[in-house]
Amino acid sequence: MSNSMTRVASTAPARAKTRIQQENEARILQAALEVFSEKGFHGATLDRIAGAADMSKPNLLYYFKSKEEIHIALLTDLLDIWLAPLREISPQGSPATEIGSYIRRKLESSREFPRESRLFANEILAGAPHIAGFLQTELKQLVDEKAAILQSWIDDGQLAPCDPRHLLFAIWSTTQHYADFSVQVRHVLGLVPGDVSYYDEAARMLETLFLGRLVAPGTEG
Amino acid sequence: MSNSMTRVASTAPARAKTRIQQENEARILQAALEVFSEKGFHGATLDRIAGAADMSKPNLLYYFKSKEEIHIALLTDLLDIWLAPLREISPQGSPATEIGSYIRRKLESSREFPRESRLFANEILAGAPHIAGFLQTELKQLVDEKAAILQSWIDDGQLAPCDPRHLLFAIWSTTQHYADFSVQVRHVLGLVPGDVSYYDEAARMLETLFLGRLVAPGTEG
DNA sequence: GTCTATAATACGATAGAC
DNA sequence: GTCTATCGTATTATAGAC
Repeated sequence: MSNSMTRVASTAPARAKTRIQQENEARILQAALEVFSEKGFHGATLDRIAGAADMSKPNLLYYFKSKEEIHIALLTDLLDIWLAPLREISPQGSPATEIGSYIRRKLESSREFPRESRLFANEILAGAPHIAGFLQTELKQLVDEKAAILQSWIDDGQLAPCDPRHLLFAIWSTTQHYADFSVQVRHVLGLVPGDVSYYDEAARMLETLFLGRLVAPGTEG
Repeated sequence: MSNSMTRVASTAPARAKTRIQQENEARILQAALEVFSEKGFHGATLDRIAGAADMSKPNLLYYFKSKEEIHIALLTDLLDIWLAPLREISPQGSPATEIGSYIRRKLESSREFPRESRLFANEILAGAPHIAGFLQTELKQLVDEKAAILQSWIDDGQLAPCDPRHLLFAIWSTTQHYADFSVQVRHVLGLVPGDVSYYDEAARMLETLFLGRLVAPGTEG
């Protein structure tokens, strides 16, 4: 899971990690994801993370030399999960199949990685101090690339005229909403805390919205 | 702006506030909104809020007896702003006009009150510790009421079959996204920090999405 | 009402034994 | 590698003069 090498100086030869190192780092990252995604960066404490990792605080700081370093490691790991569904959009397919499967992948990612989604949302809300570069370069570049595909479908008349990047924003916001605002969703629907049964209905809603037609034609006021 | 009376014990006779009191409380709430919405509850400090309010920290605590009390006062004020657009949905209108104007109101609210939107988002992300009751009662009740209107349009065949509450979720997420994730939106679009010119294009996108048809029929591949 | 000074504590990070 | 003990600082909140 961890592709983060932030602790290793780039010039030093990367010493292979022992099994214990790998296990402990993984345990710390798991615990930190839990706490950071629930409390935010400033609301999380090393004490709590260490407790969740069943480890002493100094021992935790033996593996990561600061709270921020753990946070950055998590964010770094996150970006691949975040980008993966978008990368798969192909110019070969039709708008209906490509957009449809993109929404399904993104919604599935929301269901499978709600903590990662909330960690990401917290970071953006805080002004994206650690991933501003990623947003401006990698993400922007990928969005531009995929937006060009959508634009070609618009030019073909297969897709309604719109700014393709805003279409992506709409897909991101609606799918991530079910992870980031799950508490609100559950309260409004009258569900108990752990219940995520709303995802099936969410999938139907988003398919109607993005691939079908919501308001019947010829019924304007 | 402030309808919060949390400082006044409910049994005590509500003493009228002097002009200075009103002004200072307003100045504190303004400053706190700025800081809380940017840093989150735990990231915000009384020092910074006091500084933004151009006031000493003890003086600030003369008006609000704790950091949490300021936060709750802001959230309380917020809820009216949040609910107002939803309240206006009327069973008299047509789906197209009612949904269309709801989206415009919600998007306008996002543009006009981005800090309030981020404060709300932070609260939900944190598990809604202060407004869980509101979500379960007032909001749920209003949603149920408006969902019934949408459902009647579905029964009439004016609106595509879907769960009306999820339709509301989609409207909330897409409109609030432009306030809550504005940093990401700007980075992806290549805009400078203060620029909110994307709202016009956002409005067009959402109109196409919710009132028009995105994918042309008969192009399934 | 407003201030300076400070109490009380929570927290990130380190020292040093084992 | 892991621990106990602790340092230094940031932060919430209060005391008490003016």
